[in-house]
Order: sequence, then C-alpha cells, then structure tokens
Amino acid sequence: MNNLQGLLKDWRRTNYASQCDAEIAGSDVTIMGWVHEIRDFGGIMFVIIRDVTGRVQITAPSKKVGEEILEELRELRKESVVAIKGTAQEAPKAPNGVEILPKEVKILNLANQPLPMDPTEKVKAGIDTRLDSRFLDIRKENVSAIFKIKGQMFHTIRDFFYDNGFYEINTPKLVASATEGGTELFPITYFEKEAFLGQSPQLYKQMMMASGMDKVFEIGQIFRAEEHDTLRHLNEAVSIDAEASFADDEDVMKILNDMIIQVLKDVNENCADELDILGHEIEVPSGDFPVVTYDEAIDIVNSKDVEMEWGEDLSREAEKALGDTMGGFYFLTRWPSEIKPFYVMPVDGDEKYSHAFDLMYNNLELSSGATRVHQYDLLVKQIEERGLNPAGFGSYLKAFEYGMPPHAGWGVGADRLTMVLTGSENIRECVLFPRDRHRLTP
RNA sequence: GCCCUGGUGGUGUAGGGGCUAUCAUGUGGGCCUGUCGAGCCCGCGACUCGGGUUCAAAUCCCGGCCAGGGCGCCA
Repeated sequence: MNNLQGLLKDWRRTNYASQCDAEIAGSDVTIMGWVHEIRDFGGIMFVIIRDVTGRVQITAPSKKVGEEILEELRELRKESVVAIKGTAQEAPKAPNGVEILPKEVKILNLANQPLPMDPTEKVKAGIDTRLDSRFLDIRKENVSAIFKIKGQMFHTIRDFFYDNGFYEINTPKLVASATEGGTELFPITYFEKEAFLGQSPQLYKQMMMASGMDKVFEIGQIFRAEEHDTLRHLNEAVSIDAEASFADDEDVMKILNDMIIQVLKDVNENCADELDILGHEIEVPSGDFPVVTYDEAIDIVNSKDVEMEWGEDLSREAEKALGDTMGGFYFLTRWPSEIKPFYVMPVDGDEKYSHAFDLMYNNLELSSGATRVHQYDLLVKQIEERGLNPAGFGSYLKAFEYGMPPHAGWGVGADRLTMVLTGSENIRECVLFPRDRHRLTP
C-alpha cells in the first residue's frame, strides 16, 4: 500500500524480556524484539521473542486467541522485528515460568529469508561468514556478551582515570609526519598534501605534559599498516593511553596495575551473566603483579630451550615460553635501550638498559610503557642514534625546550585486554567491525 | 610477506577421474494443542575463478582470488 509500514505509533515497550517472570503474571505487557524461533503446532503456536536482555515466549493457543492473531503470527519469519501486546501468565512449562498470551501483534519489519547465517547457532558459521553479517552475528548472546563486557571495561577505566585526577583528551589521528620510525603508516591524501593515519598518540600526550595538564588519558583508535596476519593483530585498534607528569615508570606501573585490578573486579561483579554465557572465569590477582626483568626473562626462555640473545625482542616462541612460566599478569622490565624507542629513558649510569616495561598476560603483550626522556638534548641524541632526523620532529621537540617536566606513561591495547576479559582467542571476536590485512568491510 | 591446510546449496559438511553429488540445518508448502535442538510428509537449493591434462574434471596439474592455522613484521 505504501512504504510507511510497521510504525511504532503509540506503542512503547513496557517490559524487556528479562523483566518477564512469575512476578508480572496477570499484567498486560508490550514486548518488542526479534523473532528468535517459531514453533507452529496448528492448534497452538509458540514464538520466542529476543531482545537485548534475553528471551520471552509468546504462547498462542487457538482456543484462547483470535484467528486473526494466529494469522499474523504465521506471517512472521525468523529474525523479523515485532511488537506484541499481551497478558503475562504463569506457566511452569514455559521458560522463566512465564509466557505472554498475545492480544495484538504489530509486525515492525519482516526479515528476508533465507538469512545469511543462523543466529540460533544450530549450524555454527565460520568467523568470516559471521563478520560479513556482523549485525546478525551480534544478535547472538555469546557475541553481544563480549561487547557488554568491553563496555564495562571502558566504563571502569574512565571512572578510574577521573577518580585519579587524569583529564581525558583527544589527539589528532590525521598526522603529517611519517618520521616517527618503526611501524608502517597508512598514507592518505590531505588536500594538496600527503598525510598519515596516526599510529599512536604517544608524541601528543607527551606534548600535553608540557601544557601543564599534569595527567592525561585518551581512549582512541590507532592505525598500523603492518601486513600481519595473526589472531592478536589488527590494522585498526583501540588504544588506552595514559601519561603522567612528575612520575616515573614505577609510578605508572602502579597506576596500570590498580586499573587492571579494578577492571577485573568490576567485570566480575557487573557482568556475571555475560561471563557465564561465555563460560569464562576471571581470577582477580591480589596485590601487585609479579615483575620479571628482561635479563631474567632471557634465562627463563633459554632454560626452555628457546634461543634468545641479549638485545633481541621476544620471538613468538619466547613469549610463549615466558608466558608458560609466569602465567597471568606480569610486568617485564628493564629492557635494553637499543630495542626501545627514542623517547624511552635510559637507566642512569647503566645506559644500555632502559626504564621501559611491558605488561603481559600469559604470552600476550597488553601494554608498553616507560619513563620518558624529558631533556631536549638527550632526546635529540636518541633520535639521531636511531637513524631518524630530528628535523622531522620539530613541533614535538619544541615542547621540550620551554619547560617539560619529568613524566612517564603507557598504552594498553583495549581489544587485547578484552580478549583476556572474555577468554577470546581471536582479537576479531573483540572488535565490532575489525580491520585486518584483508577486511575493510563492513 | 613466508610455510602448511583448505574453498561443495543461505549456513556447516561428506565425497575425491565417469553419480541424478552425501548429510545436517535452513527455506517454501502440508499435518499436528505444550514446544523449548519439537516431530512427520512433500518440494527447493551447491562443486572458488581462469588455464591445462583427459574420451571424460567438482575430483589431477599450474596460476589467481579467498579462508583457516603457524611464523615473520608490529618505534
């Protein structure tokens, strides 16, 4: 007739599915959600409606509901969006002990058939198929559980930072310089100039230390054009970055330690249902995470018959060997200066070591941090030593010439931390619309 | 980028020179008054692409693309 079908008009939801239990028996409710399953027995029909909170059963016995209601229910297809007005009644045979006897049915939007994947998971789809139809995939409670937990994680982290005197900032993701060295950047066209997508807020948050803002944090996207193809790398990730003035590595490790503990506690407390759905348990370590130095790590790795020489970064095999020994969360400290970036502070009197640290969980690197160099001359020297050109760092270096305080900070991979919180083995599971070497859509 | 493995209905799979291509789920229709992985009946729907070998290729070979796993890369 026209395109304006399925309008809400004056219909509004009165109860979420999870709010339908024996307590509400006898009352009239309006349910809105997706058709999870339909079981039509001819004389009685069951329709399971799902919303963000769970599921509720609509029961339509032909003896008790009108023929026109049954006709409308028979038009439904899986995953269609409906609103149903009805009366809740106790029913020991129904899930949750309650079911809704429908009085009015409003089809808000029919779903085409067949579906590109099965959200009820009778036949499990592969990750690629799932990501191609991610919105449908997220309708599954074991998928949305991951993002509910991730949301709690961000909530706790923001609360933690605000409670500890950090100011939330945003730094540019469109950057001019490709001279930071190291990782590959994505080049883009910026009007008549070349520009890049930011790989890290590192230089900006350091410049903020010269602004007098004292302690800042940022939660934002980072972009890395590396052609890696693993379960723990993406080309677009979310980084949780913190930087604090008048602080050193020990101070910010303590902050990181406390923040992680708080996240673990809050997720345990507020996401018990989601953890249950995922079949995952979180153990909250008591007190401070163990610390292992780089030199000790080499000994551990070597003792497991994995080769590693001083001055090398940990190979994947070395990470696994170390993770097997340490287990859980632990800090890896006192890294060689030569394999750390120019902005990392060397150890006074023993310059081949640095004040850099990583936070690990088993064999997964979650965070890197350090005391930073705040002295202009040392910074220039370290930039040059790494074969980089100080001229490319003009606006960054300028901040070190007019009163830069000693400072330290770290960055945490938010998506990797989510893997730990949810027990996911593929980082793609922990990002709504992941960007990897091969995937740019949806 | 390298190595290994793979690509068969919408989804997940079996098969592995000659088939009408297996099964499940789904989907369309029918029966059915307590399902909750409902059941039963009927129908629908597929061999990644390009080249080669062969009387014959979904099957063997080469290449592309894509995927899974591992590694490398990841200041």
